[in-house]
Amino acid sequence: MLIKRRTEPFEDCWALPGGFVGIAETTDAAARRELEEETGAKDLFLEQLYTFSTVDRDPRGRVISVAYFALVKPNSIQIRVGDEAKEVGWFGARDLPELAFDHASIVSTALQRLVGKVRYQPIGFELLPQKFTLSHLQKIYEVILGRDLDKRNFRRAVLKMGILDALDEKESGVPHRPSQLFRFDQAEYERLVQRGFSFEL
Amino acid sequence: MLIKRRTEPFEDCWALPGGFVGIAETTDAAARRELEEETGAKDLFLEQLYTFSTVDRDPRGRVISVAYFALVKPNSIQIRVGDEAKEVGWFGARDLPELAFDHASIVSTALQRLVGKVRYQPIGFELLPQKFTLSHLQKIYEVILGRDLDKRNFRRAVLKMGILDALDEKESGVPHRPSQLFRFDQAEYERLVQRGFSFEL
DNA sequence: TCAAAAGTGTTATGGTTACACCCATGA
DNA sequence: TCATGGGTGTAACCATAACACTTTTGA
Repeated sequence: MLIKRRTEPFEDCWALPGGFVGIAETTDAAARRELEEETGAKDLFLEQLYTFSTVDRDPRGRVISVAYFALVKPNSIQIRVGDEAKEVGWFGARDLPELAFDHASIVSTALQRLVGKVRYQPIGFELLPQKFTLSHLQKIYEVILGRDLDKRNFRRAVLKMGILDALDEKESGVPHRPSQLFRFDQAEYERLVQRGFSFEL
Repeated sequence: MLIKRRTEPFEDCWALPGGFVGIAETTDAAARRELEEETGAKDLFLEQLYTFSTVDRDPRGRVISVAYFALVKPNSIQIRVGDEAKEVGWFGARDLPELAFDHASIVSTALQRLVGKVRYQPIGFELLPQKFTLSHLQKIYEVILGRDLDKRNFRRAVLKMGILDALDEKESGVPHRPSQLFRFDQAEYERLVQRGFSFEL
């Protein structure tokens, strides 16, 4: 999700939402605040990505940025265009317009992190609604990893972990056999991790 | 490796080496510079760890720290006590004295990162001299992972990857059968990664 | 000759991969 | 009735884990 900048430098250029850290707030809090101010998005999964400190990355002077990435469940947020932005829009991470500052390199770092992480941490669920089908989940993995996965093997592998609850509910309104819905069981996942379980796909 | 602080706050307390970023240097450069100034250690493997921004973490005022961790090959550095420190010393990461600021939590983040990383990236070699035995390498893994590994299985696994060169050279001066020496083949590792190989132990 | 670590193969088990057909729904 | 994706089992292969003895050196 990018914003089109309303102010110089890089006016009218697409950029990541962001801004300055307050004297009495953590960078986590600042990231949340800026994201909400500029796009309306709130209550997201947010993780610190990396700190970018190239000396000339901002033409206004020396700026060091602590970058965060957010994962968004579809339909879970209400987007609104904040004061700083002319526009807010979604773009494919592998198909971006030209970005302000060094934001292209921030996005590419984020993508790498996501790819590196998705197989070892249950973050795929942060990109799905609470109730989802195994096909949706598989699709998330296929998009992030950039390759197709075998349906039967994928299902066997995720179900074996025992961190998904099958709900008494199916999809409806689809023009094909309706799919079983599942929920990610966070509490059970944490219990298993305590006992040495490690997520792996 | 810790330094004993010469100045307030936390005078005489053990702390991580560190200091302020120059207006025209990256945080990477600042980390290297401070490390060398305070301890003499240079030319190390250095990786950005995390940025710590709790509001009251420094009694002097608002300070945000971009933490780095270094991996040191034994005998590869010459330690010297810089102007800022009263003393420089090595400590077991799981057996530390009380630390200044929030440095204990920085160390614990670094340990977690190291444990999480060592199985998927060939960083164990950064903790060994250029020439090493497979037993040394195995010991590194056992210490970091906190459990014993099977000698035969470990050897088979690392040799199968094809990123170690057996040298025409053996240990000497040991009171037991001398061991074959190996070298990590960085170039070959990178070649393999290009072709989709992924390190895993 | 002793103590210490080096070095080496095999087997059983379990996990991974590849693969094809019938089912339930809405249009 | 058709198109669409949902759902399921097996067999071959490969990787992992467990395990014990001989070798070489310095003291």
